[in-house]
Amino acid sequence: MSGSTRRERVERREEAIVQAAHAVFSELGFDGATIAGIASRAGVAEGTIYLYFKNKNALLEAVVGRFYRQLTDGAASGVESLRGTRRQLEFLARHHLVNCLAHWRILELMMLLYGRVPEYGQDGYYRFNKTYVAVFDGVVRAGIDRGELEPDLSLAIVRDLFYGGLEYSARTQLLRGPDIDGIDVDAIARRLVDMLWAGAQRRPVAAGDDDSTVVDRLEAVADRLERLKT
Amino acid sequence: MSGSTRRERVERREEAIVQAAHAVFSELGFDGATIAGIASRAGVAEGTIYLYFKNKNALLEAVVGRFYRQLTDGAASGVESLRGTRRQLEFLARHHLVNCLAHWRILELMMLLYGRVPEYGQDGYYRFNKTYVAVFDGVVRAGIDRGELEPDLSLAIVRDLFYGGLEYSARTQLLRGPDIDGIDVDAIARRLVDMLWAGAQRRPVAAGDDDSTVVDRLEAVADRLERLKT
Amino acid sequence: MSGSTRRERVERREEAIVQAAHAVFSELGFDGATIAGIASRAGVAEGTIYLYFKNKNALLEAVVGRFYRQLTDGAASGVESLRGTRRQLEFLARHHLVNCLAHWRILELMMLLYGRVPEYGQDGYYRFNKTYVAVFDGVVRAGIDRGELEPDLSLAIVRDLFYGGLEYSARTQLLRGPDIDGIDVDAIARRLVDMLWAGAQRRPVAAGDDDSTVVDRLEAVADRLERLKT
Amino acid sequence: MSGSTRRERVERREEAIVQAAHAVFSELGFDGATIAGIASRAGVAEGTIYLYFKNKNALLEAVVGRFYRQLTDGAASGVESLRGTRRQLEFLARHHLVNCLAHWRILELMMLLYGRVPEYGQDGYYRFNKTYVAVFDGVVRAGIDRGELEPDLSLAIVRDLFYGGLEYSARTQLLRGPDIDGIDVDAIARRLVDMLWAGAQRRPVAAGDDDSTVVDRLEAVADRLERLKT
DNA sequence: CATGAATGAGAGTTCATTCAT
DNA sequence: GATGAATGAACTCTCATTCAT
Repeated sequence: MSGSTRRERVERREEAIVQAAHAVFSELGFDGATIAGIASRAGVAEGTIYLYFKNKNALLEAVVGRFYRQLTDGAASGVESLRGTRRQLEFLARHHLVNCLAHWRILELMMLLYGRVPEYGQDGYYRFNKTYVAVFDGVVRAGIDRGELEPDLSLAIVRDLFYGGLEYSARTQLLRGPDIDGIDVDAIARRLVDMLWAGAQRRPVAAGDDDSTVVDRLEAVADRLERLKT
Repeated sequence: MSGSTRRERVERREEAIVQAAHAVFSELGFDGATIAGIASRAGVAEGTIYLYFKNKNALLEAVVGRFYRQLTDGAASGVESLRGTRRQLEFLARHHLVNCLAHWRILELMMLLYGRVPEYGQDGYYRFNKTYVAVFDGVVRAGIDRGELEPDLSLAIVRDLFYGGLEYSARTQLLRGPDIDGIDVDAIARRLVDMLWAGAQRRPVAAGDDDSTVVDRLEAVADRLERLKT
Repeated sequence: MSGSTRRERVERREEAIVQAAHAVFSELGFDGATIAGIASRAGVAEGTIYLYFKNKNALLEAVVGRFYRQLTDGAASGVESLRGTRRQLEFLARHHLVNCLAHWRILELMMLLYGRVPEYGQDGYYRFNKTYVAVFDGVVRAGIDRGELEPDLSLAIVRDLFYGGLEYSARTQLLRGPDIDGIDVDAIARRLVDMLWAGAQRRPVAAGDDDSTVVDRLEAVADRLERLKT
Repeated sequence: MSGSTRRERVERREEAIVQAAHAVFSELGFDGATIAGIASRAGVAEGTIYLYFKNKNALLEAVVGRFYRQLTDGAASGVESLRGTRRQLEFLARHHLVNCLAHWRILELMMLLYGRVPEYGQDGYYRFNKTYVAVFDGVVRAGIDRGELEPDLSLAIVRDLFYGGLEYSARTQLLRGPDIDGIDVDAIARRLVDMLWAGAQRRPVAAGDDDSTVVDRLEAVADRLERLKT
């Protein structure tokens, strides 16, 4: 039944190729990967790949695109199924961390795409990344609306800290060793969100809050005076 | 005079090669760079490079090592010249951000090293990164000691958020466009530290505690001012 | 009606393929042309071409054969409709020149055939070229018979000069630029025949001989005019 | 002694490569030739060829250029050593014919160059061909000056007939069979020049010369009348 | 009969590395 | 020490030809 029409066979083959490319790019990077390697992994001849993709760059584009789509879908559907800003953020953190650990090289390839496919660059990256990040943005905005988060929060900064923090953490783990399974993703995600939450949650406006600023200024004055002396 | 001994001539040549390699790797990436290109940029013959470095990978190792050393030196000396946890952190943020923007590709190469030089990996990365990050860790620990930061803060998490947030921000900027000069590094660094500070600072357990901290710090300033007089 | 029998449909398809091949070979040369390109131009699938022709070489053979047949037919029918050696030669010159300019690459392919299809070579070329050139030979022989041309003329040499001169002229024009339409084919053909005529015409052995030829020809014209009357 | 300096070794190697390329291009044509084949014939590695020539096209350019230079030199020095327009022309005819027979494919490649190397085309062909053909032009002009040849001769036409005739003759011979040695180059060259000479030599202006034109016109009238009838 | 997806050999080209000078 | 010419393995991509549908 399924898979017997020509159209379906073609689609399955294309998917097989992209999957193989994903795996090989992940292992060896873009330049390290070879079309021959991808082809043999996909179970097709070298030439066949060029029936589906114009060249190696186009294949990279397809791999990254597909990955981003899956990443975004996973994030969106997870968020939808959960209630509560905090729990949604923790899910997103886990989701991102898991994917970073499993597909680190693919995320790097996205950067490569920028320099390698001129007509890509801004457009391609932006399209994919914006839709992905929009899920996070939505959660944060909802948190602000519900009064859980500071209203004049800089979305850009929280986003940088959130995704950057997760990626840096993933990178450190990966560089430590290749046994991903031993990593306690849940704990990392929870603690990272904890700290971010502490910085981003709505603070009661108290009179004493401004003190630290005053002290900072005084310290700066002291610094300057010290330097004048020497 | 200077540079006339054989030893010095050799060292200058080696430095020229590493510098050239840094520049070319930065522009073209590791696989995009060619030994010929690096040699011509360094003003030496291709073969000469192999007198100083076993192969292309060793050259990469040297470039990354030198970069990390400079990065660490810059961070350490900057921190030393400043007082105040907050201001030290802001300096480190600026420093890291500036270097990310200027040498992004080199930071990527570090990851490459991991997969490309098997005997590198853990060892090399750890050695360099640990010393670099130690500067940050020192500042945070001092902050905790001074009671400015939450004592049971997870250093790993703050570090991930700090460096990860900066790098994610840098990446976004770089993907947006190649004109680095238009980026307001100061503002980004300050706001990022602001938010992190909010999440990491010592939280008032009781109303009175808050005041005592302020008083403590003010007294410290007074001390310093008094010392200036004498 | 026409074209509905199986036999006719097959023939039309074969003709379409050869026509497409002619066009593509003309534009891109033999090695530059692709079966895919020819197939799409002919409006058939790639595989279909192999139902009609054993391989690319056979297709080349067919194209050259068809071209030579058309060339020969055009020459023969043109000569038949004209009277007078000189005017026939001028027609042949124009005819050859026009076809050289329009189908230069195809003429080159004929040479290719020689090296590419071993069993072709002598046989194929000779068959086609002999029948084509036979038209010219006939005209020249008739001219000799009528006493207009030198009796012990070397047919081979005149032929070489005639066709060679035209082709060399065509090549020069083509190399000068691709705008064929601006070339004054008539003028070139006429002047080339003029010069050849000067070298090939019956040379007066004595003063009287010249006159008698003129008289002979005039009488022939008179005869024809008389016949028209009746 | 000779050949021991680096500079000389490089020059000998370049010459060896061009020679090998000439031979292989001659045998197999441009597309039929492979870099591997040329390299092995030249006794160098494939990569070495790319030290001397940017790519296959550049190699073709070098081969054609070198051939044309040799052709021109041979023509010029031969003409210089002979006296008498007729004998000079016969020499040029022999020279061209011999070279056509020995290097036919190379002459064809020149045409290829036109379509293949865009920045070549007119310029390259013209430069080479003009200098080559200038030798012939000089001989003819001298003949006119000496009163041996018709003063209002069209140089372009004589040239087309001369070179075209020789090339057509060569082509016919080559297509007949590959045993070049059996061809009586001298006889062909002499007879071809004979005929051209007859058409181009200065003719005594006689009253009867215009007769043939008159007859032509009468024949044309007869033609038209005949056609009206049918 | 017709299709067009699949094949895989083979091409041009690059470049890290070596080694005679 | 320094050079840079030489190497050749390896890569990407093309395309004539086949064959299951």
